Amino acid sequence: MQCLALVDCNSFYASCESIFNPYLLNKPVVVLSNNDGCVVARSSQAKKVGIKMGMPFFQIKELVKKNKVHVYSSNYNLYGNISARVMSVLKELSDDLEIYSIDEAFLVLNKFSARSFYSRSLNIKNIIHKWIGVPVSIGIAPNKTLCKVANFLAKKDEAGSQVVSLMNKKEIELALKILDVQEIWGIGARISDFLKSNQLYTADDLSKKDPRWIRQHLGVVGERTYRELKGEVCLNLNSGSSIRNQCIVSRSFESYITNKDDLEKRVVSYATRASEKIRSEKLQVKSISVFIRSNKFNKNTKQYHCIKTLSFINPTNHIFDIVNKSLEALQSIFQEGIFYKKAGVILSDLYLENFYNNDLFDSECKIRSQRLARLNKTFDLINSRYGGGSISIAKENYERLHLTKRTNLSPAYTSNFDELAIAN
DNA sequence: TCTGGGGTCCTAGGACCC
DNA sequence: TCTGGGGTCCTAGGACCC
Repeated sequence: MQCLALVDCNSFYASCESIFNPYLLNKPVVVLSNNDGCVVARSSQAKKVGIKMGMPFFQIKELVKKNKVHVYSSNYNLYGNISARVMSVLKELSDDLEIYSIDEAFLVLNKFSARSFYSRSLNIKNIIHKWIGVPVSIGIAPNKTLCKVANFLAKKDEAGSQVVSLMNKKEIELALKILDVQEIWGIGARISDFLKSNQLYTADDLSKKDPRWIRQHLGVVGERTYRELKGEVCLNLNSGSSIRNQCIVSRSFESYITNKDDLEKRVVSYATRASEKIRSEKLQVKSISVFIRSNKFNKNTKQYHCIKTLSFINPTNHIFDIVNKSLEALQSIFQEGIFYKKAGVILSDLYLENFYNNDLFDSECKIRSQRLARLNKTFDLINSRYGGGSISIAKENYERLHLTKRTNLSPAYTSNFDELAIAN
């Protein structure tokens, strides 16, 4: 039987903030999303005072004040850096791994007896804490879904080791009995409501249901979850190297935009950033979507949400191609009289560079492409050496992504020489 | 006054083909 | 007058995840 371990960093963003500011340890800490909009991470002390995930910041201001909660704007540069450190250590300590998200990885633990899975995981947990300063929880099980169950239980075990193993039938059965259906990985709000309306309250209830009923009401995705709860392996480990399917750059605006010119600046900025991202991964795009939308929370204004997709004949990653196509898409969906609150650029249908041949009927194509590639390279080089936005497309007017509100941003401890932490 | 951003996978339905 | 059935491919939208 295969043995997987899911390593999940506890309150990751909040933990990252405390690494360089140990004063925050054991204090209530929250980290906010872009524009300081809502809560995206909470230390366990912040959870205890009643702050929920995803709550808008303006709704918890009282709680924050009353409980002296430390509030941080998100510092993605820092979190990305710490994540890379954690993942590189995990890579050394496992036989294989899948980096599942910024703060989670599935590890393959072979070559050891069942009894040693637990002690090996405990060792991993201690090393990550000692070397990097991030506390983690580990769930051990024969497949991904059960690893998630084990990890859920490990997270609850705050006073204990925070390592839980579900490698035998009895352990699994016990765990499923106490797990609410809505805590199952892959079961969201909609489906859990549906399950409860059918008198299925725990993972154990679900796992005892007729498979045909599951297939009919929950589809193939639900069936996989169901089978994994019963111990089968349906979800394979994805240990990397495969290219991503899409690249999104989108932002909510700090205030409403009604003017087309202002909206164009934003779209140019997002398209620029998206093109930089795919170039850095040596990818090219064939299909571009632009979406714009009004504020979905404000029912008093006219609601509008529209997305337009356009394609290139041949894939490209040149900034001008991507920016111009995005503007063309925006042009076709822009409507006057809307209070726009968010826009985004989505690049899909991605290929590795040089996957496509040049256009047979366009003899200039290759020369143009090579010229533009040099231009893009220079563009990227200038921005990487002198900072993002040092050079940008004139239309953008150097708006970039800088207009987001980040009132309580911590220093760039790991990426700016002038902001290194100082030990006194 | 103030409500994130970036992903994945699946399905239904339309367009088109023979 | 009477107009089928079986495919494929693509896209938009839904549900979920962190």
